[in-house]
Amino acid sequence: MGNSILKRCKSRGLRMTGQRQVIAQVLESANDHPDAEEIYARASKIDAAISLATVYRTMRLFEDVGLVNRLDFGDGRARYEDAARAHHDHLFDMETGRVIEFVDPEIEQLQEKIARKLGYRLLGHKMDLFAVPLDKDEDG
Amino acid sequence: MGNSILKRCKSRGLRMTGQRQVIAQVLESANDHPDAEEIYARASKIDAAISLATVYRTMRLFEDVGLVNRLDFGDGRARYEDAARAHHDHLFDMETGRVIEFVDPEIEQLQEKIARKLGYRLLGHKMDLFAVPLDKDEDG
DNA sequence: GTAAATGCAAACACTTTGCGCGACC
DNA sequence: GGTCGCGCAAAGTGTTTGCATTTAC
Repeated sequence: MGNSILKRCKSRGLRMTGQRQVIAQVLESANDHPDAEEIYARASKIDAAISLATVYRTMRLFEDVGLVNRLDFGDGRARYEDAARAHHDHLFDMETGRVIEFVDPEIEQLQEKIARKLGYRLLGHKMDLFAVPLDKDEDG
Repeated sequence: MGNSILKRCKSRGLRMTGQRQVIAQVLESANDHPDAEEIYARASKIDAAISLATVYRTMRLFEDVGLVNRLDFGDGRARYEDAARAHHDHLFDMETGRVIEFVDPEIEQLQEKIARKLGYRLLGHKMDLFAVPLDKDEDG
């Protein structure tokens, strides 16, 4: 792998402790959006001596240096994802509960424009669409 | 305005206690997005005997019956707004915590288009922008 | 060597809840 | 008058932090 979290850490001068390596590994091999407890559980399987406090401290560190994104789905706990993953928004299928990830450059541009018009510099955004599948007779 | 929170409560068969009336009044006269503590502070000015626990319980009740929307800007506390207010999106000022409401027809159209392209009919959406004032960090 | 990271447990901020009293219909 | 809501304080949950010890560089 060309640009591992490990490498990105070192290039930022972070001290690469065993715990951080383990957590980085957990994040890189995750295809989902684990919360701190889940990261702790997965990390513990690799190094049983790791502590939850270290997970939190490391996640904050990684977030501060832009290695991971913190996600907030409004359920009271933060979830994380490798920041190297492409940005995406979510469409919630209200019939099945399935989540579809998508990116739309036009939306991204418009958001920048809106923020600027209001006198702001856009740092991030969150957009969720709530929808149901089109009927067969409805046109796609 | 014809459709007060009070009326909407009664039409749902909710018991209209003094506290609930006070909280409803606070929410209706709010032009911002207060959190529980702030609602508690404003309600206390009208009825000093109100408790924070009742604010939380009432907000949950109002949310459950669709009278208010709970907003989550990821700063660890929930904010609320009267659900009867016209639809809008939010820009969260990350320096001051202030929330700016806006509507952009282009965004709304694009969202429809995106949903349709993915094979869905759009029912609703939620979009939050996170930004900092332009003149703080850069020049115009 | 030394500054920084860790584990532990206690502290924290926000929110929920058990209980006995008081209010609404 | 019975049920439901209330205030209080204590418990819960997710996250942060002070301190002594250990570790990376």
